[in-house]
Amino acid sequence: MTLRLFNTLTGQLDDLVPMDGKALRMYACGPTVYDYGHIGNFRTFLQIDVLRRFLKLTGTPVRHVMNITDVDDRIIHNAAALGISIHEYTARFEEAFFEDLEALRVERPEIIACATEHIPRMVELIQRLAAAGAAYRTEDGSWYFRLAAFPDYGKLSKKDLSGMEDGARVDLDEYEKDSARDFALWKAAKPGETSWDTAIGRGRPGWHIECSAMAMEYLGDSFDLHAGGEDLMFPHHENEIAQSESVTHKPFARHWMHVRFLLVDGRKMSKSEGNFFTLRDLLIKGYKASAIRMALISVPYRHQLNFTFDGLIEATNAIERLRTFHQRLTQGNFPPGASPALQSAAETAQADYLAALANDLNTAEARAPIFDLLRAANTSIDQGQLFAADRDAILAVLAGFDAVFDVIEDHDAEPTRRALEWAAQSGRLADVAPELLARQSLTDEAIDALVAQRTQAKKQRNFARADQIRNELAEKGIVIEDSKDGVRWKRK
RNA sequence: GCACCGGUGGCGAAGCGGCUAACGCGCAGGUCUGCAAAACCUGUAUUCGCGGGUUCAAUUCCCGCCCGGUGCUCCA
Repeated sequence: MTLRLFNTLTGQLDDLVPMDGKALRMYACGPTVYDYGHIGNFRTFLQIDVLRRFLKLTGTPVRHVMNITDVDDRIIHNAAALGISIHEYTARFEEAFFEDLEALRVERPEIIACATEHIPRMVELIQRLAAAGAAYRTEDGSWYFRLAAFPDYGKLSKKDLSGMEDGARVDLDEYEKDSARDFALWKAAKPGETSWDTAIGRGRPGWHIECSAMAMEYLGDSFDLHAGGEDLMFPHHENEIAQSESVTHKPFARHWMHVRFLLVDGRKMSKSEGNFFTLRDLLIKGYKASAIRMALISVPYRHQLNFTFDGLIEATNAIERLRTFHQRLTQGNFPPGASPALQSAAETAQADYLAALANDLNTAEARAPIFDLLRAANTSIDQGQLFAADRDAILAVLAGFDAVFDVIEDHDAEPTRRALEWAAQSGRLADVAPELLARQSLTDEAIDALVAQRTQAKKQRNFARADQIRNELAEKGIVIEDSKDGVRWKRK
C-alpha cells in the first residue's frame, strides 16, 4: 500500500516511498522549548504521528528526526529574566513537552536533536556556504545568507520575490545586510547573551541553520520527507532549502508536508484572544488525553480544524463506543466457527480503512469503515450470530485502527493524574474542574465495594437501595452497566 | 491590497461528474431491562452558500457574487 501524500513542492499528490528502497527518512520541525506546548503545536505533531504510524503499519520502516530548538531570542530573554541559564530554562519545558507527547500517545521519533548540541555542524555549514559565495559576514560579526546566490528561492512557497526586493520595509537593526531579505545564519554575540566561541566568531546560530545542519547530519544531503506546520513553509523551510542546496547542489527534501493551523472557536488561537490552550489546560478541565488525540486527528491534516469543547465531547463519546465494543469482543464468549458475512465485512473494513489513509491520510474517511464494522458486529452479537473466528478477524481490524489512531486501549488515567499533580505544583488547582476531582475521589476498590453492595441489594429485589447506590456513583461520574456477563463500571 | 483555502443535515465531517449524499456526535420513537446503562432497529439534508454557464448528467467542472478563515512578519 503506497501512501499518496500531498507534496507542497510539486503541488500535487505524490507517492511517498523511501528513495533508498529501505527506510523512509523524514525530518520534522520540533518545538522551540520556551513554554508549554499548546494544542496547535500538538495538532501538527499528532498528524505527523499519524503519518509515521501509517508507514510503519503498511511495512515501511521510518527514520524520523525531530529537532528541539533550545536557543533563540525568546529563550534567551526569558532565561535572563529569571536569572537562570538557558539550559536550566529549556530543560523543564523540554521535559514537559515529552510528557505531553506521551500523554497524547505520540510516538517518539528515532532521533531527537537539540540545536545547542550541534553548533559545530552549523558552523561548518556556514563555512561551506561562505566558501560557495552564499554567505557573508557583516561588520558586527553576524553572518547572513545571500539570497541572490540562490535563484530557486521561493520554489516551495511559490513566492515570486522579484517584485518585493529590498522593499520599503527595511529593518533598522539589519542595515548592514546586502539585501533586506537576506536572513541570519549566525548572530554575533551581544554582551551578556549566551554565545559560542567558534571559527566564524563568537555568537549563536540563526534559527534556520539548525534544521539544515541536523537534517543533513542524520539523514544525508537528500532525504524523503520534511514536515512541519504550515507557518514554517515560509520563510523557515524556504530558507532551509536555500542553505542546504547552495552547499550540496542536490535536492534537500524530496517531499514536503505541511499541516494546517487549527482554529479555536473559529479564530486563530492566540494568547491575546483568550482562546489559547495548552494540553495541560484541557486535561485539568477533565477532558481525556485520548479525546484530545482523537479530536485533533479526525480532521485531515490539510484542512483547517476548528477546535471546540463540543468537538472534544464528541470525540469522547465516539471513543467510548469503540471501547465498549472492544470490551464486548474480548470479554464475551463466542462459539467456534465463522460467519461468512462478518468475515467479508471485516475484510472490507480493513481494505477501506487502509485505502482512506493511503489517500493523503484521510483520517475522517478512515473512521467510517471501522464504525460500519462495529455496527454490523454488534448486530450479530445481539442475534447470537458472531463466532470466535469473527471475533478474531474483527479484533485484527481494530488493532490496525489503533495502530494509527491509538485511542481504543485506555491509557487515560496516567496523563490526567500527572496533570493534576502538575496543577498542584504550579498553583493551578483553582483551574481544575470540580467534576474531575469528584471523579478522582473514589478508589477502584471503593467503587467495587459499592457495586457489590448494589448487586446484593438487587438480588434481594431492594431496587430502591440499588438505585440509590447507582445515583451516588453517577454523581461522581461513575457509570454502571448491567449485562449478562456481570456488572461493569467506568469513569466518565 | 495581493495570494491561498473553505461554505454539505441540529453540530462535526467525507464524497468532487452519474449508485438510496459516508461516518461520528446529538435528538425522537421502538426492542431489551425491575428501572437504567450498553447494544440494536427506525426516523432525522428530495439536497450540498447564492446566481449564471458547460454537459445527456454538477454538491462535484467554469465564471461572477456573498460569507468565513488563513498567509504575505516571530509562530505548529
